[in-house]
Amino acid sequence: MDSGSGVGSVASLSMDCEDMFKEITKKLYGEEATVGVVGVEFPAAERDLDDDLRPEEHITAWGLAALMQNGFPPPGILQANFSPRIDPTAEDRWTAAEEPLAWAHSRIAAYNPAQRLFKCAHCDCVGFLARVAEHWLGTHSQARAFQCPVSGCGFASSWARSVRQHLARDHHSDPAAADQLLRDNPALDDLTRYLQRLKNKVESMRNDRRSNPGGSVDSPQSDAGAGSGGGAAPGAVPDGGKRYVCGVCPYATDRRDLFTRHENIHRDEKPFHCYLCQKQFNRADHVKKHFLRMHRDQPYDLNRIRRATNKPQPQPQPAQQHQQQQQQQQQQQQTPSQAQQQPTLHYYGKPPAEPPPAPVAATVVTEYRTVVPSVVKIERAPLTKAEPAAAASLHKPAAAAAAGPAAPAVAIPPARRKGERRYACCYCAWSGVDNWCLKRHLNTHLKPFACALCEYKAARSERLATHVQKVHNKKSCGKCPFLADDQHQLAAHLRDSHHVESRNLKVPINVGRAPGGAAGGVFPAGGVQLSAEAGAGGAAGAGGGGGAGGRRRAAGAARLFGYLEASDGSGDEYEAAPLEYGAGYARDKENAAPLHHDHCLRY
DNA sequence: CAGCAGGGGGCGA
DNA sequence: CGCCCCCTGCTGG
Repeated sequence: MDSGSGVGSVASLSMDCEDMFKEITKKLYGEEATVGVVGVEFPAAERDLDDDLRPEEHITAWGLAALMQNGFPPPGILQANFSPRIDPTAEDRWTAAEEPLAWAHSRIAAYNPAQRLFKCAHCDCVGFLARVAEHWLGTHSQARAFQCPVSGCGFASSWARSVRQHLARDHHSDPAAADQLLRDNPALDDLTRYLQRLKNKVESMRNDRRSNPGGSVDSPQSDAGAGSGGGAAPGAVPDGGKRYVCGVCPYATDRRDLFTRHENIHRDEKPFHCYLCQKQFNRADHVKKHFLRMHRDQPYDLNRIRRATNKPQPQPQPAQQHQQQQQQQQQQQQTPSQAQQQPTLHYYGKPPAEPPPAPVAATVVTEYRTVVPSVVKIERAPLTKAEPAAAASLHKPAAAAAAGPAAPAVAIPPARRKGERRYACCYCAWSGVDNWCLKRHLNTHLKPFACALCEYKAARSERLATHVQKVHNKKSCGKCPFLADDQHQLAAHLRDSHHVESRNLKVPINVGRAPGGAAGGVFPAGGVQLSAEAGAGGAAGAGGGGGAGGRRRAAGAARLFGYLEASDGSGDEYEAAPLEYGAGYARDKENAAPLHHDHCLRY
């Protein structure tokens, strides 16, 4: 952030804009509404995506559009004298995605890598990603994507700000509650992801062009929208020795196939589906796992899991008609009040339930191991080992009756299969279905989450966080061990240390286990504050065993939290926490109960 | 607290 | 490509 420069000009700009917005606000919301130009809080996405804004850029697309629509000369980045950060070596051209955003029927905006700006596809409004996304959603979308969260209130608007003001004005709501509007809004998130993919693609091609000036590079227009494309990873720069680095998240790998697979998670495509319940997946093996969990009494056919997205369907349906049908189905499932509140946007959330699929025609089997039709791939049963009676007796019958003959082709609670592998606790008679259950159960004995400020120990991190908040009245940072005295201090810490607006974060649930103090807050137990930079690269090094092995398993989607690890007898407690900064590849597996207790049984 | 389902990563065939 | 592992969120007892 270089917000320290140009304070004077910003102030004058702010004054001008403030006057303009007062006028606009009167028109839009009446006298009492207040809309700020400077210091406006933005949704999570924009902070994350472009947190290096110059002061004059702190005007939203909403503001820009409003100014223009009300006849005010647009300040800042829309003015002719606005000087964007131009990289003279880059091509100064606008590139749009090849494919429009499906539900929006629009390409939303084009991206210029030289200026690092987006230009609205409909009105030439220029700005940063999140601002253009917000602008498009509010100005060019018919979707009233932002709804009043108050139960029974049907207010909705294309503008989050409008709903926020409505909350404050009509419900006297806490502004913090309104933050939820911009956070986790599916429409805005989708737009953001779409534009981010475009940006990544264009930047990637630009890098390719630079690194291979003579080489032939596909036209950005040709595949910018598709996400994965030929060539290297977004950025294509080594990151910690990894050849492929994701431009959207911290993921990096040396294997191209893994990277390609990873790229898919940043798209919305789900090319596979369960042919019985129609649930969609982005990976074939996930379909299989789902199938063997949910429809284990039905034969699994690998050849039927790929969705025919682009091919003609047996009963082709115009997309629009299909959408209308989906909408109708959704509305039928809603209560009248819900239907009233529902905005016109109807593309998000879980897909509406498909009608129950017809039972598999060919064969109905009661034991999937026993029938092997020629074209149907039958899965082997899980590894069969002796099931101890003691462990089995601990569990409920688990709807064993559900394993009855000719189970319908819908999701049913799977019966526990005889001979399934069990994971037994060494401290009690408990046994669980998988290693993770065992690991989690062991935490109930070991209580590995210890408070840094007292002797309290908890089996779960969120309970420790609750304890810290209630007993010690501290709020813990989700990105480092910092403990703040109050919300404001936490917000200041997040802003200063992590360049993140606190409103972008969910309430952190961790208590950092490493140490040090800063900014009036608390870093428990004396030591050094882990810097964001240190965390970014040093996740593996901390834990005693993790560093030596060098194998860091960046697991899960959102492991943001490090915590104090109590003694489990392994002897490596009080090491620095393996914290990572950023989008959540933080906690490693050593943080909880050790996976392999010699005296715990796995059979 | 535990079961369950879904999702993501590593790895080997 | 498929298997295994790990993790998270949800849900129910």
